[in-house]
Amino acid sequence: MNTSSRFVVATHILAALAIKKHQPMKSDLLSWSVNTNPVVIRRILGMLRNAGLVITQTGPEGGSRLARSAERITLLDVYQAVEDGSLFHLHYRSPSQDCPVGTNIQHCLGGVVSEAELAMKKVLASKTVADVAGEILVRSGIMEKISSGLTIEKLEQDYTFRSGKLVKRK
Amino acid sequence: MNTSSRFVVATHILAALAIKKHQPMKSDLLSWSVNTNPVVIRRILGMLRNAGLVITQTGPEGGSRLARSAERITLLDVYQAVEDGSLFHLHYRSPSQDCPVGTNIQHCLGGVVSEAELAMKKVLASKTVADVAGEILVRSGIMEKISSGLTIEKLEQDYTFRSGKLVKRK
DNA sequence: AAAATTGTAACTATATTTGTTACGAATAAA
DNA sequence: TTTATTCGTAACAAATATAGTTACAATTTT
Repeated sequence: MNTSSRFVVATHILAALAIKKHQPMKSDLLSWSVNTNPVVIRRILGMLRNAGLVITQTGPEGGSRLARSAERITLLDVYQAVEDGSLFHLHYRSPSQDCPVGTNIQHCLGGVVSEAELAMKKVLASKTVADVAGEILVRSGIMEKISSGLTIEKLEQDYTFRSGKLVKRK
Repeated sequence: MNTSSRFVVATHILAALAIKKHQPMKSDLLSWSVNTNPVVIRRILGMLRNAGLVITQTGPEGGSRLARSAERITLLDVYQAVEDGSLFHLHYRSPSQDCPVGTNIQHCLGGVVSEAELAMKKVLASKTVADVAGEILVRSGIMEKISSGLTIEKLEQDYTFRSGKLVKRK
């Protein structure tokens, strides 16, 4: 039992878009970062787009960017955009309706099972893409390169990521 | 993303064993209640046996019974007996180590992801097989058939389940 | 010794996920 | 307007997991 890797990849994508801010990212560059095929990225971007989390443009200078600020995208939003159905499967075939256990087991388990799923989702809802992006910036040492008081916004005025490297803007 | 149906089926089995108490149940009867093949049941019973939750005997008058009281088997015990690995998959292939996002994303997500899984497990740990079996008995109306004050233990002195029906003992 | 029951291997069918190629559609820039 | 770039999506292959089924040896009671 486990999720697909889509949740982690989708968060990876959104964190990258958050760091890039308004510069659209191409599926090619994202696929390089995630280490997979661009079509896999575009598929997941499609789900994120359906959920209203990203905006995409085709053509040269095209790519995807966040549809709203990273502070207002929780990991639960991401989860629900790319994972469907409930966490727990019930019986494949309906259990016997002639047996007292078979008749009642699904109803009796329904409560705990949805409570468990809800508890999981609450944790995901407590963290945003901005939190993740921030941690990534800190961990990658970028924050240490700038003097205290300088915000990411200001950092972005002078620096940009190109092919995964932090480079000074021309 | 979802669990296998094993968790629900395993709980179904254990609730049935809890209601039967010391009378071993055959995989044939359980498979009738669950509405599947006996081998599917025996496979799951094998996992529950490995986890020390049930005891099985071959031969005539054989079958499976709980290894300890239903009050001391939580749904988390059941979950861990039949589901393996973590709830969330990480990337299939390691993300790029040349990209700041790829380098840090897994570590940054590790915290929330295990916190989310833990929250889910805590809910499962809060309910026992005895709770589920009790709810089944109440919902199936068996409790209403006996006068107040009579315990399940006493009920079992006079009644037994045969082929899913509550019948008076001879 | 006979009968009943389990344990497990082996196989099939089905579904899901990921990766890949291919190509039409959309769009920006020359 | 043409060209080059980028996306969207269909189509398919490969890998994996799950559930169902048959078959049969091993175990155990009578």
